[in-house]
Amino acid sequence: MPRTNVVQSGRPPRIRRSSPQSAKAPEGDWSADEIRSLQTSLKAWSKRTPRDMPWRGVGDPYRVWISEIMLQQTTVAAVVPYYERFLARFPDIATLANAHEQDVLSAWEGLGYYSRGRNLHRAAQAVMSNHGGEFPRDVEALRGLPGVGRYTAGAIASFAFDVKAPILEANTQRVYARLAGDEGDPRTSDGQTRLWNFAERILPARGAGPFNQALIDLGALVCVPGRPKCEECPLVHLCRAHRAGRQDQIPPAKARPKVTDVHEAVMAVRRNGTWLVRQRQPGERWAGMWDFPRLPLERPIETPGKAFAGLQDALMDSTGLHALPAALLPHFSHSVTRYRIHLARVVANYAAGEWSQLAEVRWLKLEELAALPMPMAARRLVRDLDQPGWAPDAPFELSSTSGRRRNAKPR
DNA sequence: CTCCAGGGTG
DNA sequence: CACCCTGGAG
Repeated sequence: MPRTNVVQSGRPPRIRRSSPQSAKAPEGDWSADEIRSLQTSLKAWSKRTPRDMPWRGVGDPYRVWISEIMLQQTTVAAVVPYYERFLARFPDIATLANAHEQDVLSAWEGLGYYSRGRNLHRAAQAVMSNHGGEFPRDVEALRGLPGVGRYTAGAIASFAFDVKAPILEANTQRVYARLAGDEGDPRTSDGQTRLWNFAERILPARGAGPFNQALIDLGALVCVPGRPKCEECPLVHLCRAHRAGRQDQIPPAKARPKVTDVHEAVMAVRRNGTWLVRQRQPGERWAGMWDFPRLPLERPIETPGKAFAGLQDALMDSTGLHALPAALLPHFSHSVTRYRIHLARVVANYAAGEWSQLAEVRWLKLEELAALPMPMAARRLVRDLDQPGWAPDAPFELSSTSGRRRNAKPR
């Protein structure tokens, strides 16, 4: 029987003491009956709402692990084709551990957040050397692997081994916050603590794997961001947010991070049908991957004539290479975390000189570039260089992407 | 074009 | 707490 519940007037609980079991936790007012009801209702729902994914229900920790790493910060639709190709190429953990990092990065090309790929490779080697080639079953040992945090460890443990381990990721975070009626910001460390505790409390003794997957599905299909579909929800009768009519406000939307514009020139330097590429160094963005030389730019290129002279000098200064800018490809922009990178894409003809750090530099034909892992912006440039739509001897023809800034054509 | 989604690390 | 990436939708 619920005792007089203190109505919390829309404010998150202020005082969180060290003890996570504090009776004032937002999940504290869930009775054992309600938790059982949650478990059975969710189970029934997941039975009639099956969601197929290639890595579901295989019980193979290697596959679960690969899929979970790929799914970090990446949507299911984007992952599926990568997952299939990756498994074909690295069918088991030993194969992956013995592969070259370059090949792992190639398989990862286009997925983004490439440290995931590098960590995947290192973790495979750790499983081979520290765990006899067998995935550890407990959360703590799993967390010791590079790239495996608390969520991924819980996912592997529960999905592959049915260990009673909670999970907290974007979907379940939303579901927990609404079920618990937690008005706080789930992204703060206090918020995370509360939601992890909630996740732990509602876990069934057996079947944690299917239970966790059902929660993810519920978040993805029903308890969606913005306006959740409470009419379809098997857990409405328990949902604190719904009870208070607060489901549209919980969890609070996150503030948009401000983006910084960055202007760069990518130089496609040509020499006898080959192109200059360099391997990005450890600590750089896209470490280990191959890219065309880039030069910082104060502002977007307005007049190619003037800019070309400056680029020629800058290239000389930073690489010792003498090359003559000859053409502009359509401008290209992409975002990297909080940066929006605007790329002027310059084709230049090699004239003289050698790049100082030879080890990390190669002159390659376009076909040969296919084999190297590259960031998407560089891959796009390779593709565009391959379309002979641009004219190396007609410098100012293709300077603008949208036609908005079509230069007066000298002709 | 802008907006959005999405865990782990040093 | 700053940093890491891309693709799809609108």
